[in-house]
Amino acid sequence: MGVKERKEREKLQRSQDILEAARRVFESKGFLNTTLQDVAKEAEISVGLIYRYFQSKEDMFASLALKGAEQFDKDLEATLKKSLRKKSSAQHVLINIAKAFFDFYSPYGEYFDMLLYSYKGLKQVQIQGSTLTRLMSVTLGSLDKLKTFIVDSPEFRAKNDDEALQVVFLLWGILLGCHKLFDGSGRGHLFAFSREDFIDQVVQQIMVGIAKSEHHSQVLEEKNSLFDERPTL
Amino acid sequence: MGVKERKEREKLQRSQDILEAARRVFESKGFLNTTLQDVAKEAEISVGLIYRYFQSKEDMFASLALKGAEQFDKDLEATLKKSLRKKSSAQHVLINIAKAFFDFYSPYGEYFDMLLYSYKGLKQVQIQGSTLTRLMSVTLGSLDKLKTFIVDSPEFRAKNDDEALQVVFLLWGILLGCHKLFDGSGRGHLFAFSREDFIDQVVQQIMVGIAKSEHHSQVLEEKNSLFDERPTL
DNA sequence: TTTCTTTTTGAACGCCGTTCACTTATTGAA
DNA sequence: TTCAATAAGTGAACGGCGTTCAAAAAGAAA
Repeated sequence: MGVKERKEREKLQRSQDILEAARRVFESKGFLNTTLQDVAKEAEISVGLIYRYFQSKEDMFASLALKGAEQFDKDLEATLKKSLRKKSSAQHVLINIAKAFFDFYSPYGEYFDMLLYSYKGLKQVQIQGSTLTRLMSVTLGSLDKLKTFIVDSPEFRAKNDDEALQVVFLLWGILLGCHKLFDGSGRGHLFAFSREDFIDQVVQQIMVGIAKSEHHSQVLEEKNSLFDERPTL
Repeated sequence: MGVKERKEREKLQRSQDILEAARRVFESKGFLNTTLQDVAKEAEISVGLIYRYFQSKEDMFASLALKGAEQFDKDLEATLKKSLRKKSSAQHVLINIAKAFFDFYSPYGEYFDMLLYSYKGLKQVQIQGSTLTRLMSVTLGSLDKLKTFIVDSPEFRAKNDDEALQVVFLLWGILLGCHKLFDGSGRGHLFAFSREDFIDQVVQQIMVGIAKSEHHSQVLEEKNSLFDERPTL
């Protein structure tokens, strides 16, 4: 029964091909400006066939968002592991996480924004339930990793899980907002500072806010160019 | 020539009526789910007439966003004036500003998000240029007021205009992200904390981040329920 | 080859933002 | 009051797009 398995593999491959084609078009034209004709042409198939693999246009970007979230989660885990080995300062780690977040959010942010919308009923989203469930669980997993990091790092004021979770939400919100502000306004052209400087500043200020006071001076002394090189994808 | 003036007033009134109708429908169904038929029915006019007053569906929400921004700017100014009279602590003021921001962003956030999108070319927006220009200038005005507040308050570390502006962007981004996180995930149902607690916590942590160290202990001592009552609109 | 199943197609459908030919109302002058 | 001229208002028609579907093509099993 090798035929059935081969067909299944092919089906998965085709699904991935369509998704990649969609990603390319979405990225160049934006989600709302992209027609399924565009996607079909890019994927070299007919429009109708798309619907054998995805329930709707929105289902496609939900799948993309899931892929993005999984990638970020992997990045996050790698960053945290590395920092544990190298005993980096919490500030150093946060900066690298922020950078990973920006990297991740730039291509996939649109999908996440639209998913946030979907909760508020912006569009009756017809997305495969499992996709949303998995997306949620991956995201919660990332948040949990961050929480553990906060709890385990001696620099932070947060004393317990609850307080750490609050800090995580704070961090997440900050990253979300700062990225939106930075990227939304024409990739920082509104600002005088570069992306790296901006991240650096943000993290430094936040660190003072959430670190124990005995670490404040240390935080304020650490300067720019703390970035680890991260593998380009 | 009283006729011309009356007509102009009527025209403006009709334009406002349509806008209010649109706002009601947008708020209950979301922007993308709202059809112009819906708006027309709510405003008790025909679809075609809408186009005598607005260039497009998107032009309508740009106008709404402008109204929202102007309201926030007024609120901000009132809050700052009041705090000057009462010599409130910077933390106290920031909390009230954050609350005003949340109040403002809840109904109008969708429009702002979509406008941010428009910069990234999500949709070829056809909006009256003047609306966008005014929106931008009102927003920059608010940011400038915040900057002045930062510079004038002795509690902050920021020494000059440039540093203060950076803090303002930080604050703005934080408010943006935290609101999106809080409101986007079902109005905070994801969190254990209430909106007020969340704002309070966020501001407190941020304050530590941007205040001079000699004010840290004071910041950490100030507790919840710092909110001024604000007039309900 | 033949039959059955799966994959693939693209024309057709319905919805919606937008336009336009047309009707109705309003105005100022005769 | 009547009459052109202009403005306000209507809703059917248009074009584009997401989605569906009947039918064709391809592939598997016999």
